[in-house]
Amino acid sequence: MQIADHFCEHVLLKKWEAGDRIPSVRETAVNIEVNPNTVMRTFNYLQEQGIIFNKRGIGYFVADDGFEKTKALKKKDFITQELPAFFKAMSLLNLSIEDIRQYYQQYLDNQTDDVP
Amino acid sequence: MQIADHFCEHVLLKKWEAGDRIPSVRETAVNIEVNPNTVMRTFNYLQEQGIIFNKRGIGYFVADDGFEKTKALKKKDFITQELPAFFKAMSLLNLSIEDIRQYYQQYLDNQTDDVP
DNA sequence: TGTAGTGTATTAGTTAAGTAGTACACTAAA
DNA sequence: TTTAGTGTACTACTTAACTAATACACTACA
Repeated sequence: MQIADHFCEHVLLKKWEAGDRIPSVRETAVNIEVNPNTVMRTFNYLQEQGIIFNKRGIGYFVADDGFEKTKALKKKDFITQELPAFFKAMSLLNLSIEDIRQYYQQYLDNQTDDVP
Repeated sequence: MQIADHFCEHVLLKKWEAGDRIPSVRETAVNIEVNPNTVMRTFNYLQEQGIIFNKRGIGYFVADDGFEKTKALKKKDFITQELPAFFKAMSLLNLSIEDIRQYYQQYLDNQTDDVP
């Protein structure tokens, strides 16, 4: 799932676009220092989600609607999983949306600093 | 860690206050259907964090400053771990703080519905 | 046609986490 | 003193996930 997240991020950031060939199973396995079998499982998952597709003997490619599929998948997860947990933590710590806004501003400031 | 979270939640919601005796290792193990060894590891962690303390042969108790310790621990984790990941997800999905505010309002509305 | 790079599949080994069972020392209370 | 409930410690077993190694089928291209 962490590997899948990393790939989804590439798609959402448009580092990979529709039709692009993504690194092979073996290549990815070496890059992220993980077993090819593990990569295969990730690719299968992404293929089931319709984000990538496969040409046997050639490689995996980003689907035409890969961006939309990825965004929909991530948004669903964000709304149903992350948000409720986040709001619960906020409530336990007595933090308001206004507090979050301030943290967010700091976060944005730091991001721009890092990219000179 | 999930077990520890559950206990921290009890402390933060004031279901357990300073000096209260918390359920025993064996009792907790039965309740959450887990092995006593696993509970022990959790209790050790919470004791290291100064949230609970131990009287041999009697049980575990919430420390005097257990509430503050728990809040500090959770807040640190929230700021350093959860927030950055949350903001990153927001950015990938093109969500603004204003969007989050609206989701939060919906969340609050649902919460009050559940407690009639 | 041959070769190198692809996906795919299988089997065996490793590791971390949890389970299961038991035993022992301490404490409070009958 | 006895007993029941507590924390603590230890060893063996199970399981899920991943690793390791290998083999095979497919495709493009020189």
